[in-house]
Amino acid sequence: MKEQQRRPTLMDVAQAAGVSRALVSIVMRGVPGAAESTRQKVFEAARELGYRPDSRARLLRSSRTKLIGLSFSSSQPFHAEIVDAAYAQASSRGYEIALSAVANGRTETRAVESLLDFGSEALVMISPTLTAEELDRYSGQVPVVSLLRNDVGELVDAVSSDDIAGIRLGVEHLADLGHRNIVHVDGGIAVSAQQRSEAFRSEMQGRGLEATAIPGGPGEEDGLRAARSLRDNLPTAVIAFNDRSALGLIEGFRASGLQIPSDVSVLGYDDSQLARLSYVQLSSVSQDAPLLAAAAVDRAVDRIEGTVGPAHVVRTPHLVIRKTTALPRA
Amino acid sequence: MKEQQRRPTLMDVAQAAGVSRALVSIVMRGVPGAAESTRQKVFEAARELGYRPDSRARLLRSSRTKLIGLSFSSSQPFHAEIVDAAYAQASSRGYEIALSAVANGRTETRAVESLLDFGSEALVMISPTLTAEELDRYSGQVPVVSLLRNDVGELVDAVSSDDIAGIRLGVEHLADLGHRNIVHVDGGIAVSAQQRSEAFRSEMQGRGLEATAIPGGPGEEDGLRAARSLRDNLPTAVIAFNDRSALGLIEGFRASGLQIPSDVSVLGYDDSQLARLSYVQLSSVSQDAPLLAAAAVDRAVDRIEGTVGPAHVVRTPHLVIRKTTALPRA
DNA sequence: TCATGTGGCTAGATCGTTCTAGTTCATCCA
DNA sequence: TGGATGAACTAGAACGATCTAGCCACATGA
Repeated sequence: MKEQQRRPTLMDVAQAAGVSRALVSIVMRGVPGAAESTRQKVFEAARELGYRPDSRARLLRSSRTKLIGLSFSSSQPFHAEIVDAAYAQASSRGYEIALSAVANGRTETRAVESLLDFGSEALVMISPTLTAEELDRYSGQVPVVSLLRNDVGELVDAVSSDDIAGIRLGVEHLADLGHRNIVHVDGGIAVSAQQRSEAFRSEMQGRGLEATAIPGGPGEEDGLRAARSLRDNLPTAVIAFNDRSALGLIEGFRASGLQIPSDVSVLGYDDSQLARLSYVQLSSVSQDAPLLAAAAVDRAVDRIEGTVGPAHVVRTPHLVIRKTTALPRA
Repeated sequence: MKEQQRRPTLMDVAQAAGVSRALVSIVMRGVPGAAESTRQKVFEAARELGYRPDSRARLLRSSRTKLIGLSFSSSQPFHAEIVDAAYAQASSRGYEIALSAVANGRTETRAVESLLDFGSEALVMISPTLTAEELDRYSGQVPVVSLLRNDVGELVDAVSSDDIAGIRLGVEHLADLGHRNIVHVDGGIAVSAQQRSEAFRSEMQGRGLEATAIPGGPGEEDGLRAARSLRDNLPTAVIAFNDRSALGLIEGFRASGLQIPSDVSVLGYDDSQLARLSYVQLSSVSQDAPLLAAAAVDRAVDRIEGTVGPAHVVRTPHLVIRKTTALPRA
């Protein structure tokens, strides 16, 4: 078993290069204050020893961590795309992302505390489920950005997509195709579910159509159940709470021998990877999650660095029409 | 905008409680050495001030971080289940998990370095793609556990599932049902793909059956493509590299008007959430990922704490028979 | 010639903890 | 009685970085 050697420190590098610790620090941070020749010498010594700065010590002293905490839910594949985008944006602005998952038996509070313990200078939370008050409390410590949810207090940043506009786009699309009997399968207790549900109601009523919403949820099984309950009283189109639910709906309809979209049109929400699969080709409302993620990271960085106060940014979603929506059955 | 107040330190608590810093430290860590009455006093003061220990300082001093670094791939929903299980196991052994994703434009090396920077005392890597040499190099710094891949050096721990046994179970199951014309859709360049492919070949040959493997990959689209290429020369059963590929296969077959399993049996691998969806009901080889994850975390902790050397742990997978495998068509 | 700057470098304090080595004081036992 | 024991507590040095202040040598300008 190879010996676990002690990690080299600034001191070791300094000795090897024959300079002071402080100078090594200057070189490693790339700030002015060292001659080019010694810079090389120090780099050489550091490389040789395999030196890596100890971020704990560094951060303890400088109080800057250049770290943005990101909480996500491990059970939402959709969040993975956001994580990807956040990494990219953070790194382009010179920050690192500290990840923490909300999982089975691991609450959001726990995830956030762990991010704070790592020294995150700001928090980006994907679809946070904490109350507005709790979020406010954290925002007393570091800037907090709520992603994909905007009913949060004034102290908290919010980067979200306009659910009302999204649902309107969906209803509009289906109505334009000629659908009159449209049902919404809601998201149950999921974040944003209520907003979408209400948006649906008001948009339908605004068009003089009957707004029927039935209970659903954020998963495939929820969609499946909803499809079963719709079997006997089939609408011509369904707007799902999200893509996963939409997939369940489609499967449920198929199981009853129905064709999509000739018998029923199905519209998803999120435009996730799932929707784009070539055998799914789900029409969906796109929130442009990667863009939102980048915007959230941007806000976090701006809050950390600048003097800007919190703000609520709302982007308008757009429709991606694929193959699960079409003219209603004759 | 609420003022970002300075975080209270041990010193503040000590002053408030009228004792020394060291004693507060003793109380906060819950170690013996303080009278019950002062313990209460200190707790009270800490609560009042909203004190939270600064983990950076704490860890800097104690050199223990109680942190296990976990690298995963954000594009593999399957990994999410492992993350969940790892969190649970780590926390039950008194450790925290530091997460780092391998994503688009973020290499595994980058992910690992970031984990080391956080001070991880061990690394658990899910299906690592680094070479055995690179893994060895890291294992000079901290214990490294490779999860779901076992062709790594002696210096690195490996917790994996027996691919040969897994494929054998699959072939056995199908052969027992009466299938003779079985095709394997491989995983392309994915980790473990080659092992499974070879296991398939040898198992089929051992039974005097022809071993046909065709190129695939780890995603739905790969399965879909494979299904198309099989259309004209349909086997009675297909063993996919994983569940996602199996799903693609099923969709591809369905698109050609074939029924699963009456026309073709399809067997997945991983027994992921997907497989369990009620409208999928995919028969699959289960690696029992959560169990493996727990085992990996256990090994990491044992390596950190004890004097055990690295070992390769191999578990035998088992078959989960659902509704996509059945007797061959007559 | 002498003050003034400036680039290159260093010593030592500092961040918020934990750890080591005590000190103090009451109790116990021969 | 007096030494040993132990519980409760503390001072001060670490941990590995960054930051502040200042030193030194040399160039510059009046």
